[in-house]
Amino acid sequence: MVAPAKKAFMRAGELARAAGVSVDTLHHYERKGVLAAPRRSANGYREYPADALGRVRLVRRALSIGFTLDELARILRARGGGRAPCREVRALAGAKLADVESRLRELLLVRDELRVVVKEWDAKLARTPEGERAGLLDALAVSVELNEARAPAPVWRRRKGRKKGEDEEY
Amino acid sequence: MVAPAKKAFMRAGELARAAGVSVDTLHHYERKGVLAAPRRSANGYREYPADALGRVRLVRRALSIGFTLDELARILRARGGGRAPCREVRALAGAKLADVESRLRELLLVRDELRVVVKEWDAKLARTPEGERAGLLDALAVSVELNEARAPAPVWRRRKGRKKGEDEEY
DNA sequence: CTTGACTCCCGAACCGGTTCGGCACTTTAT
DNA sequence: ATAAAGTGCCGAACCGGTTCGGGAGTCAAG
Repeated sequence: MVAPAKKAFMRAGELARAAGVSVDTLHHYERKGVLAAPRRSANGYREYPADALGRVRLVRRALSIGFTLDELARILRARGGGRAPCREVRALAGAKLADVESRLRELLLVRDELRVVVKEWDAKLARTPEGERAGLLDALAVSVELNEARAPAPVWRRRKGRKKGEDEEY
Repeated sequence: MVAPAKKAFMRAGELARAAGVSVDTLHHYERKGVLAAPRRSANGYREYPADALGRVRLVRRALSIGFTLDELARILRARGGGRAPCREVRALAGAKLADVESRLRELLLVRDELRVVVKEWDAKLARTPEGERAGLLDALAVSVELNEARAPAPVWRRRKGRKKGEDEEY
């Protein structure tokens, strides 16, 4: 019954590829305390145990639902310490959910407003001679009158041009 | 017919209060080129013309629907220069809308997943003795198996604790 | 031996609107 | 006269996950 032990450990690049993450990110996770520092081979290379992949995926997953690396570190540390932080985790997740729903409401409002604005603009452009000013921005200024000065800070993360990472498709 | 001219100009704090913005922000807008530098009184204080309020509101509005200060500066500069950037503005708004809708879809997915997770967790907690570990995180790790390693970077702007600004209510 | 691919390390840059620090001056109130 | 607001200026900090720079060591293939 000798276990197959396909591959007892993996190196940084290997794990990174498997998890769909950069090596830099792995190091970062380790520094942040969400990924245990693996043993090192004689040359100093990291040798990740097989379950590290699961951990990285867990982290990615948690990040994607709104957890912070620091929060995660706190949780995982508590878990490692024998404590059962489940109730805390549940509360945290609840807060995250509320947060997401709040953001969602805001974003819906923005979308609706943006749609209206675009529609109005198109109508306006349709009856504006070529190269003439249609005063789109001014229309924006008008609509603000109606909505009063709410909208203190939009600030949902903006993404501009990526360098190499080909993260299109979605 | 002497125009009432309620108040031909306002100072920084005044305008800031009226627009629901900090004085710092006004300065910032000026530096960024989305708010014209007003004339100065003898002591060097800014004296904003009455229409500055409209401009600030316009900026806030544009920000809230996803425009960037830099984009806005570019547009307003063009407009001031006599050009009619309306077509560009329209295109930009279209891109913003697409962006918002994309973000919206992502966020909806996150919300749904988060809801499921929370629900599962509650069920799990219900049948787990007090203070015992329920393995919530592990459940998270499992569900990632199903979803495969998508979710490269969550990164919708996170907001933590505000200092003075009381922007709750919404 | 020389490429080229991996690896290590760690701090700095990035994004972008806002806030803060710190110091000097002016105006208004007490 | 003196304290309390208001204003000016401007660079740095903030948030947070990721990437980048860049110098050095390691290892297998040609």
